[in-house]
Amino acid sequence: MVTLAEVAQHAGVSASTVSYVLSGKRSISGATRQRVEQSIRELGYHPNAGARALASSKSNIIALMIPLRTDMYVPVMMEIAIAVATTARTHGYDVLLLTGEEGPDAVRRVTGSGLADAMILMDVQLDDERLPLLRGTDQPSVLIGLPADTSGLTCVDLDFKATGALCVEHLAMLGHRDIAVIGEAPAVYERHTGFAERTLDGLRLRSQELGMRLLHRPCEGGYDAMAVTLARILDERPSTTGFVVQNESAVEPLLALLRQQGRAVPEDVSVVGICPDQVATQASVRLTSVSIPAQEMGRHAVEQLVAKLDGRGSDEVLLITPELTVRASTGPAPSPTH
Amino acid sequence: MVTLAEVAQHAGVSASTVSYVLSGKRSISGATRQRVEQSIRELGYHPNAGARALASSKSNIIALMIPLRTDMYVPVMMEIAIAVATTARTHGYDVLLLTGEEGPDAVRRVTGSGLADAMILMDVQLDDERLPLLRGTDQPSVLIGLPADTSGLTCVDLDFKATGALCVEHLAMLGHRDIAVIGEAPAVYERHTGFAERTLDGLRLRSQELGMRLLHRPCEGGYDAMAVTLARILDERPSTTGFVVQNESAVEPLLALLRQQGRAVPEDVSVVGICPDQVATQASVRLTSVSIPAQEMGRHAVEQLVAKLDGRGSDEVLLITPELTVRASTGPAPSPTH
DNA sequence: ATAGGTTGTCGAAGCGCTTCGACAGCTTTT
DNA sequence: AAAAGCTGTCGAAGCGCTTCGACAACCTAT
Repeated sequence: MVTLAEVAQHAGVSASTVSYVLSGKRSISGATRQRVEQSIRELGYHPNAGARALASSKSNIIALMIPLRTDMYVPVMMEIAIAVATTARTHGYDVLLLTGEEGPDAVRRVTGSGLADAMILMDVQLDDERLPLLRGTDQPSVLIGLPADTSGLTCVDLDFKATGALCVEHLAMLGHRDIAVIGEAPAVYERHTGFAERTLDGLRLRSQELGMRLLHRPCEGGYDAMAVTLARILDERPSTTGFVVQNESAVEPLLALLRQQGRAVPEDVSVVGICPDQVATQASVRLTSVSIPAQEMGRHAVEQLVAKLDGRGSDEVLLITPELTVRASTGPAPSPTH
Repeated sequence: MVTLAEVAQHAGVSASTVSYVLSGKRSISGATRQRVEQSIRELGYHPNAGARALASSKSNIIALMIPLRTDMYVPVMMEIAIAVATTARTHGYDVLLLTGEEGPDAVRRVTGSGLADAMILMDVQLDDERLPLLRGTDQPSVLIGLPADTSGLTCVDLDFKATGALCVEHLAMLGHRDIAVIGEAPAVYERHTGFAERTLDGLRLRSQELGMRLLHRPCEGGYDAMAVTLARILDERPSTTGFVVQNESAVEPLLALLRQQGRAVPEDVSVVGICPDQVATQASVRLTSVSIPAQEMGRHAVEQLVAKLDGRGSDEVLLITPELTVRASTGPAPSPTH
């Protein structure tokens, strides 16, 4: 491995000069800079990460904690992770991948060892056991998701409450009065995952305000589970004409089942999805949906973090405004007469 | 931050002794060891990663390069990534997430800077431009996927050629003679991604051996693309009774379309998937499939890598034997008489 | 022409750890 | 009883970098 010292020698300057060329923290004459840069190129020099971290107390690494569960839509996680990684790179950071498995210990380990300069947490529970640790350290962090108490924390998330409201409003506008919500798997609610509960809040509140009836049923993904759930819903509330689906792996099964039962979408029933655009556009009926801006969330999280690391930025909650795209799965409610 | 020296002082020993307690590289008396461990716990000591990396020239980090494309089934990537991360942790390694974006430069950067001790590459092209770099360095690496020339490389992958053969055999055994293959998106083939081509090889070879007719059509995911593709296939070869699907986002669309056209699965046509079990079991018809052992691949990759880092292990190609699970989507070919 | 600024460069200290050689105090062998 | 070998511990060097203070060399202003 070629070292700073070797570059310095090759360029006929001192080591510190090379360092300053690299960091730009002191002014260097054009001639010297060029000579040094030339040497760096010729020798194929790459600064040693460990030495750098030791001397500067900065690792230039951002830790990203992803959940290892797979009961929530995985592509969203992946898209966030990729957005985090690419955005981090544009700011000169690399990303360390941590799974939720280690839990709070991972936070301790990373902060304690200086492995990373900052961290991003995904899959935040309303009352997450990692939060006290984050509050108790001076290491910057950003949550993707919203816990119950956001004081002293920086968070980025879709405004799921507004998302719920938006879905209800769209269906209300079309004349629907009885709505059923196909939710995430029961485990997601038991775990008190913020986004699921907030969506539900938004749905309930707005439907109440608009005088609509709302039925919420958690649902494991897949065809069989969806069949059972749908049967129960139609049994309990046959007048249901609008569906809101928040479980991506229930979308296609729902559409298939409705078709199979002779209920036309959108003539007889309307369906609104809360899912990535890709799912909405690839479904057998192009789905009216509120999209999950995974990329945007990942990007914002990194940018907040970098701002903090640069001494700018502060603790604040950034809620992304949901947008509903009308596609082919929603239409006017059928008149009750026929 | 508490340092080694502070622990040493607290325990009344020298710094090197503490280091040896931590690494176990020299024998330490029970009494001393306990005193040191006690101090470590009391002070909440965590070794500094940068210092460690500098002094030992080992970062205890494995780099994982994932593709940033999303035209291939993302959950598989995610599952591999998670398996890699958790397996790595059990061996004391952390995982650095790199996206394919940087390409060969990422390899140079990581090897050059000592950021990681080893790397795992996913989404390997048959003629991948990162390979010469890997061969030219002494940093261990493992590929998930198979390039054209594997000399001097360690690879882990599902045996896709055998997978193709297996699918054909299953359909042959059931009496099918005309088979259509719904492949990955055209871009995947244009890129010469190994697994897609090897599957095709296996399918073609075995169907030829068994005297079957095979039609291969790439297909973007989604309902609309699948509709077009299916129409073309049935137009060109109306006698088709067996389908092999290698594009996971075409599975449900295909099933829906067949249903819609009044072709019953498995009575009229049989469908075999090459996809993760989750997709196969959640489909509207439980799919006979060869599963993609994502976890196993991630785990094996890490274990090969750790073996190399420990001086054991060698360059070899590990092909995982495919397994076909019969579910509800395949049955005897309809007799040609009716 | 001299005091006061800049600008560009260098030397040296030190970041927190690992690791090598040394060695004191034992135990075993001859 | 001396030589040889273990064990457990320590001190010091050094990994490759950043950063601070020092200081020539050159510019202004007066």
